[in-house]
Amino acid sequence: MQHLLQKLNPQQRAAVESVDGPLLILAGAGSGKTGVITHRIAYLIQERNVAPDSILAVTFTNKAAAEMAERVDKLLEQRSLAKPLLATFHSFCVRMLRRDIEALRIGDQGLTRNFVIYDEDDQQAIVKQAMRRMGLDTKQLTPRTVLSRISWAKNHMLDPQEIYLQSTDPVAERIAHIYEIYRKELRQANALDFDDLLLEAVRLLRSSGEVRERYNRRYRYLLIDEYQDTNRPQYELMKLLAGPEHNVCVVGDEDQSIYSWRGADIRNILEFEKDFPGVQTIRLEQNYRSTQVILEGASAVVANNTQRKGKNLWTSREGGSKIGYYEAPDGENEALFIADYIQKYMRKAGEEHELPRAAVLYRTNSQSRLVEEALRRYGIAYTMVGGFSFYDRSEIKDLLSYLKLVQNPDDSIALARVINTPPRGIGKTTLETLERLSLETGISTWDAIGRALKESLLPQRALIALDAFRRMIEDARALLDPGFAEKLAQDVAVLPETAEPGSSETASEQWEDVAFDFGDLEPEPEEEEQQPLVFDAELAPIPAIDVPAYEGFRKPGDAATLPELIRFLIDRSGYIKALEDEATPESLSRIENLKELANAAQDAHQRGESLSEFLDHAALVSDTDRYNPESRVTLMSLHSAKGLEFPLVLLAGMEEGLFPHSRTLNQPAELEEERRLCYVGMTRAMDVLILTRARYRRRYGNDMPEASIASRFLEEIPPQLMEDISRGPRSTSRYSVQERQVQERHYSYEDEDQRPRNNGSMDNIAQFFTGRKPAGGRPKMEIPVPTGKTGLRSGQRVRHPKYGDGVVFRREGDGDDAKITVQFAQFGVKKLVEKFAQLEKL
DNA sequence: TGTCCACACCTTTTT
DNA sequence: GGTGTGGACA
Repeated sequence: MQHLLQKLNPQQRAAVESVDGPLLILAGAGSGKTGVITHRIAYLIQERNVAPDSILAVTFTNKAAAEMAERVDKLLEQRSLAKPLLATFHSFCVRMLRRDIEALRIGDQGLTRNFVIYDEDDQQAIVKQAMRRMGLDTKQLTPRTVLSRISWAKNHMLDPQEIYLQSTDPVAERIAHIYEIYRKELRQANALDFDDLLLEAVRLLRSSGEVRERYNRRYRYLLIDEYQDTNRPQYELMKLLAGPEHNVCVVGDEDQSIYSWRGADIRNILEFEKDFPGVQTIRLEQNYRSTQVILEGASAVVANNTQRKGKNLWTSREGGSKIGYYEAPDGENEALFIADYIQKYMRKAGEEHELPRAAVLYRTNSQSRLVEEALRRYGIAYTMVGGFSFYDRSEIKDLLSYLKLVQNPDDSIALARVINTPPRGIGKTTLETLERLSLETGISTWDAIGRALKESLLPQRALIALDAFRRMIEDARALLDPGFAEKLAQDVAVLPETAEPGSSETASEQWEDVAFDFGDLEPEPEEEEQQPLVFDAELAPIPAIDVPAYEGFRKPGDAATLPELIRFLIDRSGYIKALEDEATPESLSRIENLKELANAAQDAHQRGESLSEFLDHAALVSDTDRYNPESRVTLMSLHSAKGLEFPLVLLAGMEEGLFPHSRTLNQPAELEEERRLCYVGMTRAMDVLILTRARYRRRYGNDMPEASIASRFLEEIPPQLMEDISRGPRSTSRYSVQERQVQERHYSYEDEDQRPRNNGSMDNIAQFFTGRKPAGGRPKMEIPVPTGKTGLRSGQRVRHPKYGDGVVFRREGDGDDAKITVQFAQFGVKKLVEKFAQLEKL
C-alpha cells in the first residue's frame, strides 16, 4: 500500500522500490537503514506479490534478525504462514549444512549432518594438542597466534598448502603444518569451526549443482545488511546464492567497517559493482538519529581517514547540547562519574519525558568491571552485553560437552573435557595411552576407548572406569534411539517439500514426518524399533535439579526429550552429586546455572527444537543477542554497539593505547579502523554524548597506575563542539561548585572513612607510585585510597608485633578480605590479611 | 590420582 | 583480576 512508502524520504523510497537487479545502498549512520530493509521486504511481499519465503535477509546478529522479522511482521497487512527468512550468515550456513552437507561426502569420507560446531576454546584445544605433539613451545608461538593465523587463512580462503607455499620463514611454515593437522583433527571429530561454516557452505554450493540450483530456486530475493563487514567467504556465498537473477540488495557504510581483523574487506563494495553489472547505487545521507553537534563531531573525527570516499551526512536536528568531556583522575573515578551522570540524567529525563536509556561504551570488555562496580554502588540497574556469557561457564560447557558427545561421539574435544569431569579415575596415563592409540590408528578417542576395552590394553582399573563412561554415553544415545539421533540432526525449517524426485534418498522421507516449523508441538514421531528404555525416576533421582514438568508424557519406548536427556546425564555422570558434595557457594551457584540450562532445554523442547538445534543455538548466540532494548542502562563494547542507538551515550577510556588500542598505533590501516570505531560509537548517541578519560589507569589488577595521554580522537573533534565538564568551578558545567564538591565526595569508595582528605600526605596513588610532585593546577585528593575500618592507607607507617616497623604499600579488597601489603624495614615486603595483621598505626 | 598453591602471563574487538 | 601451568604433597 502507499502507506508503506509514505514515511520514507525520496532516497529511501527509491531503495525500497528498486527491487529488480542488483542494488547497492550506501547508508550513513542513522539514515534509517533498518527501516529501508524491513520496508523493502514488506513491499516485495505486499506490492510485488513475492512469496515471503523466497526472501532471504542476512544480518549481522541473530538479535537484529529477530527484530527485523518482527518489524516486517508489523508492516504486513496480512499474516501468512510463509515467512521471509532472516538470519545471520553463520546460522543460515548451519541450516544449509545440517540439511545438505552429506552431499559433499565421497564414499564414507566427509562430515555427516551430526557435525558439531567448535567454539574458540575447542579450537584452542586442538591447536594446543597439535603443537604439543609436534613438540613445539607454546610460549614462543602461542596457540592464540596460530589460531588467528589459521582463521586469517580461512577468511582469505587459503588452504594449508597455499599457506605453506606462501610462507617465507620457518614459523610460517610451522603454522601451515599446524593448520593442516588442525584441519585433519576437525574432520576426524566431525566438527566445524565458525569459519568452516561459511567455507563448507561455499564448497557445498560450488560443488553440487543440484544443491545450488535448489537454493537458487528457493531464494529469489537477497538482502545483505552490514555489507561493509562481509569477508571473502561471505561474499562468495552471496554470489552463489544470488543465482542468475541477481536480485541482490546490499546495504553498507564504509565508515562503519570495523571488522577487517575478521577478514572483512571493503573491496567487496567495489567488486560488487564488477560482479553484478548494472548495479544501481543509492545513497542515504540524512541522519534521523543524532543532533547536529554530535553528527558534526563524529564526522569531523572520521574525516581524518584517508581511505574513504567521503560523504555528506546531515541532520535536521539542529544544535543540541555540546559533547561533554570528563577527565577523571583515575579509572575508578571515571566509573563513578559515569554512574553519577547516569543517575542524574535518569532522574531528570524521567521527569521530563519517555523512556530514558543510556549506554556506556568502551573499547575493551575489561573496562566494564569498574563501571559495573560503580553502578552497583549507585544502585543503578544495568545489563551488560558481552564479556563471558552464560555459555562460557565451565559447568555449562561441561554439560554441553556431554550433549555434544551424545550427538557425536567422535567429538574428541568434548570427550576430553568430560571423560574425567567429575573425576572418575581416568587419569593422565590412561588418556595418554588412548591418545597414542588414536594417533597410531587414525581413529577417534571414542573408538580408541572401544578398542582398548576390547583388547584389554589398559590396567583393569582403568578399563572398568572407561567402560562405565562409555556405557553412560551409549545409554544416553540409546535414549534417543539410533534412528532418532539422526533425525534430530536435520534442520526441518529449511526447504520443506522442495526435494527433487530422486535427489535425496531417505532424507526427504524423514523430512515429512517432522514438522516443528509452525509451532507444532506434537510428541516426537514414533519409531518402530525401540529400546524399552524408560527413564526411571527411582533409579535416577535428581535431588537438586528440578526440571520443570513438561506437557504430555512420553510413551514408553518413545525417544527421550532434551530435558530428559539432560536429567539423565547430570545424574548418571555424578556431576550434580559432585557439586553437592562440594557444597561451597561456588558449587551451589553452579547447580543453579545447570538448572537454568535445564530450563533453557525445556523451552527449546517446547519450541520443538532438537538436540542439534539446541547445541547450534548455544554455539551461535552472540553476546549482542543478549542486548535488551527495554533495559535502561546498557554496558557494552563499541563493536557490540553497532546498529544500536541511545539517547545518552557515555564513551569511556578515551586514551591513547586504549582507544585507539595500542596494537594499532603503528599500523595506519588499523588506526583508521579505530577511528571508524570511534565514529560508530559517537553516532550511537541521539541527544547527549559524553566522552571520558582517566589520567591514570591501572593496566592489570595490581600494577602501578600509569599516566595516560588523551586520545587523539578527542583532538579531532572541533573544540567549539565540546564542553569540558571536569574542570574547575568556572566552567559552564551543568554542576554548580557545591554540587561538584558533593560529587567529588561521591566519587570515592571510602564511605566509612571520614577523615579529611586534603591532609597533604600521599593521598594520590599515582603520586605515590610515580614519585611525582603534584602537578600544577591539579586538585588534590583525586584518587581515593580505600582504607577500610582500620583506616590504613598507602604511606601509613605501621608496627607489627612480629615484623616490627614498616610502611603500608598497598591495600586491596574490602571488609574482612582486605589485604595489606607492607614494606617492613627488616623483613621486607609482606602481604597480610588486614583483619588478622594486628597492625598498629604510628 | 587428585588437590592445593604459588607464579607467570596476560587483554582488542566477535559470528 | 583472571586463568593456566607446574610442582609438592596426600
